[in-house]
Formats: sequence, structure tokens, C-alpha cells
Amino acid sequence: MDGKDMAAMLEEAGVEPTAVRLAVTHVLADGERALPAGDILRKVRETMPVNKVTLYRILDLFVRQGLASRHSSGDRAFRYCLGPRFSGRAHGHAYCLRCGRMACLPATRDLVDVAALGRSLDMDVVGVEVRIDGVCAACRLAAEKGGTGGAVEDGAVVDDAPGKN
Amino acid sequence: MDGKDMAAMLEEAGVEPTAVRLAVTHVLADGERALPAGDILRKVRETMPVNKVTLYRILDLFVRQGLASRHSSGDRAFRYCLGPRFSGRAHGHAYCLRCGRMACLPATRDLVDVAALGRSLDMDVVGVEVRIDGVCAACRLAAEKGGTGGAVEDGAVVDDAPGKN
DNA sequence: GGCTTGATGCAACAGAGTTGCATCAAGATG
DNA sequence: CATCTTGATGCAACTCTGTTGCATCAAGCC
Ligand SMILES: [Mn+2]
Ligand SMILES: [Mn+2]
Ligand SMILES: [Zn+2]
Ligand SMILES: [Zn+2]
Repeated sequence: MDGKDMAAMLEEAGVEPTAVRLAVTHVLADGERALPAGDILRKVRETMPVNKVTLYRILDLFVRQGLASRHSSGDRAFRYCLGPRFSGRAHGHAYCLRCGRMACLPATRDLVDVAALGRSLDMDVVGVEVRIDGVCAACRLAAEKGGTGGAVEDGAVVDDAPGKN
Repeated sequence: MDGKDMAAMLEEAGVEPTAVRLAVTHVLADGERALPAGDILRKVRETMPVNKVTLYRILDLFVRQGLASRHSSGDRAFRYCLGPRFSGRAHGHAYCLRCGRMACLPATRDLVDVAALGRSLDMDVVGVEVRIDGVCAACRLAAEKGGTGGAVEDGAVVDDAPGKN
């Protein structure tokens, strides 16, 4: 996806295309994984200075407009990826309990009979969240080699110090 | 379930049966819903004084021992209910976006083909989380009557002041 | 030029859970 | 009995992940 597509996506979602929003869209459009706000913030900052509040507001906006979707993981940080309309599918995720990475799966429809659900529950169904919890291949290998900390490399918590936007 | 059963469950789970743990088990054994720690704390406190840290430690212990299971909702508080071994089934949940209540569903097996998942993912699958998001019947009715706040009644946040255990 | 509007920044705050250390009771040991 | 150890609990302070209020700034309009 190039810059042109990003702007088109924002417009289609009814969102004013500012520089930061384009950068966030660019990160989300990677599409491999659902990312926590902290990771998105780091990636966007490789391009330009951004305040974390701005990012949170953009993510909320994107979710409201269907551009992004927000998913809960086993830890306390929500993960964001492109919404169904822009990723081309409603999909579940595979969450690694060791490294915290959350991979986007091909689709949810094969796994869950949503229609049957709507009928069987006395509830207006808005969405279905499917998450597979386990240990990813990278972490399994790392564990076999004797490591104890999973297959993570990044770490570095996003800070809050003045002048850091 | 009476007190006798509670103690038996704790023993079966390999957990020392203290007064607080029995009370927590009692609350979880209700079985209708998965409850946030705050709700559990309030209910246990109707019986005896307890510190919130104690509750969190008990919940962690219960989850480790399989007595309870921990589920993520659309908000930032985890919900706890009896684990599969003690509730008699692995099950998903229905989360109401209005009132935040999370109902335990009959079973997950009918909805998700877990075996197929294990095969298709390069991952050691530990668990599957299925959550239906929507608006519960009570909230739908409340909304039709013109209310704007969902079908909740409780509210009251659990405090942290000294002398409150 | 003045006015409004929307996006962004900054500081302080909030909720949910954690950590470290103190205390206390029940057993185990002598 | 005196003492030692162990596990459960309490309390204060802390972390992490967002949120809220208010200030600023730029762009468009009159
Ligand atoms: Mn995804
Ligand atoms: Mn349940
Ligand atoms: Zn992993
Ligand atoms: Zn409801």
C-alpha cells in the first residue's frame, strides 16, 4: 500500500487525512499483526514527533469510523489492526502468552457460526471476538534453546517525559 | 453448592481452604456470569473484611490451579468465573457493551473447531477465547424506555482508603 | 483583520492490577 | 514450653494503560 491508498482509505472512512493519521494508517496497514498503542507510537515516531494522547485519540476515531478494530489480549493493552472493511475480512487473532505478539488470522467465519449465535442469544450481537491463546513458534524455539524470556527483542516502554511530544 | 462442596473444590484444586478463599469460591460458584474483581470484592465483603490485594492474589492462585478462569472483556477489567474443570464445560461469554455484564454461555465446542485451529496454526494452543459483543436484552429494553445508561444499578467503585482492608 | 473549527500538545488524573515489606497465626522442632 | 518456619493477609506505594481539561496553533470563513 502506498501513500495514495492511505489517503483514499481515510477518505473512504470519513476521516480528515492529517500527517499523523496517515502515518498511523501506514503502520496499521502492515496487516501482519494487531499492535498495542505503545508499538504503534514507537513506529510512528520513527517518522515524526507525536504525542501519545494524539495517538489514542486517533485510534479511538479510527475504531469509531471502522478504519481500525480494537481487540483485547491476555494482557492489559488493547491491540489495533485494520477493520474488516479495510483488511478485507473479519478475523480472529492468535495471541502468544510468552511474547505478547498477536497475529491476525485469515478469517473468523470458518471458526464461528455467528448466525447461529445471534439466534440463540437474547442479545443484539454487534461483534464476535475470537482469540487463540498459546505459544508461538518463535517462542517455542527460543524456549528449547534454554531461553526463558520469549522471542521478544524490543522492550523499551514508551515514556511520558516533557518535550517528548 | 453448599459449604461442603466449596471445600471439596478447593482441595481438588490443590488450594488451602481459608475463609476468604471459600468466600471467593462461593461467589464464583454462582455460575451465571463472569465477574470483575471489583464485583467479587464487594460480594465477599458482604460476608467479611478483605483487602483487595488478597483478592487479586487469590484470583491469580485460582487461575493457576484451574479453579477459575480469567477472561478479557471490552473494557479494561478482567472477568473471572469457574474454570472448565469445575464449571463442567469450556465456554465462551456474551459481553454487553452497555452494562458491562458478561454472561457465561453454554459451551464453546459448538462454536469453534479447536482441533482444526491447532492443526492450522504454527502455535502450541493453550486456550481459545470466544466472546460475543452486543447489547443484552435488559439494556435493549431500558433503551426503548428512553433510558440512556444501560440496565445497571450497582455502580459504586471499590475504594482504597486506609482501614477499608 | 476578526471568528470559528479541528487537530495537536501537555499536565494531571483515573482505573485496574502489582510489588515490597510488615504482621500474624498455625504448625513444626527442639 | 520456647522458638522457628511457613503461608495467608494487610497496607502503602507503585506501574501500566489509557483519559480528561485546558492551551495552542493553523486553516478556512466573514
Ligand atoms: Mn487483526
Ligand atoms: Mn464463564
Ligand atoms: Zn511468542
Ligand atoms: Zn446490558
